[in-house]
Amino acid sequence: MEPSHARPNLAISAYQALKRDIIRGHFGADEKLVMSRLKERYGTSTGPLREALSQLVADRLVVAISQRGYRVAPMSLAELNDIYDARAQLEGLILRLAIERGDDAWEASVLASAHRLAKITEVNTPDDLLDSWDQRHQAFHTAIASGCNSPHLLQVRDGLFHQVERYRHLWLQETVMSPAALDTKRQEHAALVDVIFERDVERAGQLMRDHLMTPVPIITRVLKARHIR
Amino acid sequence: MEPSHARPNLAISAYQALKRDIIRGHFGADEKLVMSRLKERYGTSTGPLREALSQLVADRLVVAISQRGYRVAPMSLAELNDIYDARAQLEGLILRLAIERGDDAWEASVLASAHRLAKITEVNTPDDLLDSWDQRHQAFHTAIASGCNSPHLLQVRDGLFHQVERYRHLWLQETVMSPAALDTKRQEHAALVDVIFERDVERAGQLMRDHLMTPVPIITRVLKARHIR
DNA sequence: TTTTGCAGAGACGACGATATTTTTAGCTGG
DNA sequence: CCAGCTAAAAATATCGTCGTCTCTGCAAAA
Repeated sequence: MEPSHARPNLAISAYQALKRDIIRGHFGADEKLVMSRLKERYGTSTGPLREALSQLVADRLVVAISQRGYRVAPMSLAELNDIYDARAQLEGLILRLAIERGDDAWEASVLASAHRLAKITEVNTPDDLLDSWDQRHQAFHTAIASGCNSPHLLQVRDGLFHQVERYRHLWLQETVMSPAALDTKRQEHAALVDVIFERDVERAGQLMRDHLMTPVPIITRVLKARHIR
Repeated sequence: MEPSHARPNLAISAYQALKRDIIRGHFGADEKLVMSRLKERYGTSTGPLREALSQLVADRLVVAISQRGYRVAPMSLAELNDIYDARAQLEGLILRLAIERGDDAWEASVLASAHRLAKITEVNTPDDLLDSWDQRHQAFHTAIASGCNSPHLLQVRDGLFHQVERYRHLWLQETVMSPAALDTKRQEHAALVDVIFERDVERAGQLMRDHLMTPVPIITRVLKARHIR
């Protein structure tokens, strides 16, 4: 038995590539997505591309205008603020449920991922450091959230995360992982783990919400520099 | 200026029609969605249909298996419970924010929609009664939720609502709107409005969560009768 | 039980039809 | 006579259908 259908069709790979390119800014906000350009970039024809774009519309990364094709969804300070606020509130809710519902295995996985995040040492370039830090950072937060034990809440959390990635990418590009900055973050995470293990729902929620909102001022600066309001 | 580009292309209308048919149960859970059947049912060719199906995959109402086409997403008691729980928790969060953030206009719209819901009189058939009650009921809850002032939280709320509609449809079919049942509901809603206007976050959240969970036992019974576990 | 062949379904690209955008020519008012 | 506006026409892009190739699933035979 094949473990998993390892062959993605062209629509799926085009979807992933396009999503990546939009998040990484290769296609800017509001940019028109012309079929002929996409065809040559991704080496497929219109059929699979339209499928990929349809899914991105559902993800709210692309908007479709009937008979006029597709554009990258706009970005704005208003959306930045709302999406980070929504995420912070939702993550607070999920954290509360996780503290109420999480079992021993959950505590173990939180501890383990916190440890992996704190002990980042073997790196070559600053870029590698940022990449692996970000990956472990996400894993850490996902481990915490998993305790809520609700696939649908986690699915919703994922959806908002994908929507925020475009803004988050700007933040990652601005961020320099100096030893000092890294240590500040480490302390934030340690404090979070502490209150979680104390099962202090109120303080944990407040810490989590504040923690999630920290990138907003930096991203605001970047957007303003790009004359996006 | 054209009033509004009111012409949906075939992919969009196929999406709406298919979604409706899945929610209403014309295509049952796990049923294979064969292209040739869909073509004749909706009078379009494979292109637009694949676009519609792609969006439904993003909505989680359909699952795609590479090289093997599409199926209606499965239904299960586990999903029923999780999705209703997730919705109840989320609605509780949104209600808390609405109470904290809602202004006078919000209070007014809650009051107005509660009134419209309570005063359902002019109806012809029982079906009409159920339809218009359900419509006003949704409007009532949406009015409450709108106070949170966060487009993204409302969008997430909408997404979960669309996912639950298949289960909710089963509930609506079972429900008989007797005067007694109607009055029970009316009292629930009146109590909700009361605690909202008292700005009692804790009690309001509890009432709202309980209110949202009421259909679960009925739907559980229906699913078990259909041998869905 | 494993293998092989066949029928049917899905994935993809190309073409023709339809809609939109841009260009250009003509017209009107100042 | 020129600037600005309107309308027609050309160019460009999207939308939808169809044909072809490939893959899957089933059944029959070894």
